[in-house]
Amino acid sequence: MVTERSDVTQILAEIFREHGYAGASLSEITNRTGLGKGSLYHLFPDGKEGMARAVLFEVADWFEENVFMPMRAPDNPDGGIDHMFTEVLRFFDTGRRTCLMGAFALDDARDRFPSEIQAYFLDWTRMLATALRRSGFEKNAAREAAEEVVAGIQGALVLARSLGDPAIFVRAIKRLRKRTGLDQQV
Amino acid sequence: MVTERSDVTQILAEIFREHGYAGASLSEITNRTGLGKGSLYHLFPDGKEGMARAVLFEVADWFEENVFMPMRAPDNPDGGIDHMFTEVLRFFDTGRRTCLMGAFALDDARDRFPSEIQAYFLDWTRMLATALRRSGFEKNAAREAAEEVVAGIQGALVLARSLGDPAIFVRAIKRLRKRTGLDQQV
DNA sequence: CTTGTTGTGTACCATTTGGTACAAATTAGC
DNA sequence: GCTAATTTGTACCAAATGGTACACAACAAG
Repeated sequence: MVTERSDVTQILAEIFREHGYAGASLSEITNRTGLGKGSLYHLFPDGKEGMARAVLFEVADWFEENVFMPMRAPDNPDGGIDHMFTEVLRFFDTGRRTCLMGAFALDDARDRFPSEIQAYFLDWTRMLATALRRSGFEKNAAREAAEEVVAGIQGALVLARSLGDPAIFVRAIKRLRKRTGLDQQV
Repeated sequence: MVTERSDVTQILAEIFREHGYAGASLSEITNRTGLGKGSLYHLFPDGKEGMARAVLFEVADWFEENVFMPMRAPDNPDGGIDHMFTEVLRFFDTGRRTCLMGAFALDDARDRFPSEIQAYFLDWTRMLATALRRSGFEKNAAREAAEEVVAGIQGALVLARSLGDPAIFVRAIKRLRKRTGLDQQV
């Protein structure tokens, strides 16, 4: 059996990504996890909302560890930014996977987890902006470029999913990576 | 009373935008439209799916008329592109409104209306790409720029909604408008 | 082996879901 | 003003929703 909370969270993330919050039914959750309601409500006493919250937390945690932390290294900011693109590409399965935060942002879940969603995007843009500054960007240019990159990633995920063409995401990453290069910073 | 199908479709669009497909309940639909189920199922014999389909069709139609058609004008392609940005800014209520197609793409609805969603984004990128070509862009550069613009718009809408800051969308439009200028076409 | 705790499955719950039936109201056409 | 068609509200439906109760299993500690 699954039994481990982190394993369950992984599956839950996948389900929420596919169906959004409202569309993720408990019946599908019990099916895909193989867990009865008893175990499920033992692991997540707050029910569906608790499950979603756990998933959101896990995603935020993953980004903190794998993207933000490396980006904070005061020396070698370019390395941190490059690393971000690599990890993001991997995280979204080269464009095959959708963004949970983005899905929730356009869904019922927005009203349920506004602060979590906001924090995710705020952290991301801020981290990237400061890294860009340290990499030589002027203050406003850094802020704007960070916004462009994060939005570009989200949009490319939407487009890739809509057209069923992950290559769109790969192209976007390449483009945005170039965008953060020092040649266009002004 | 409302009675007019187009009025109802307008309200339905708003509801689907706010809650996604799965999250839009018939009870809210009857409340917001003020129509009983009788009238609703008379107007849309296929129920909720029919309502969503009508809304999708209406959106596609709006874009066809207000964005694509002006963009097809063989002379003055720059005007068509400029016009697109203006209309898009207006359509999304300066960043306060979310994109229905994007919301559906990240939702259950994706499996229900794959061709409609695909057609929307495919039409948009293709129209824009040919306009950009006529405006002087090289073939591949035009394709790539179109992809960047459409993705950028979608991403900016996600970001603006997540952070509750419509200005993000306005900045993105300004940025992308510049991106389609002849100065960067390569 | 006993005991107490931690998990787990099943049956059940009220509520809500999307959808239907149908009679009454409204609106035509004449 | 009468009839026939179109609209509309209400009551109803089975199914599914998220959630709870609770008995039982696993398992550790003593």
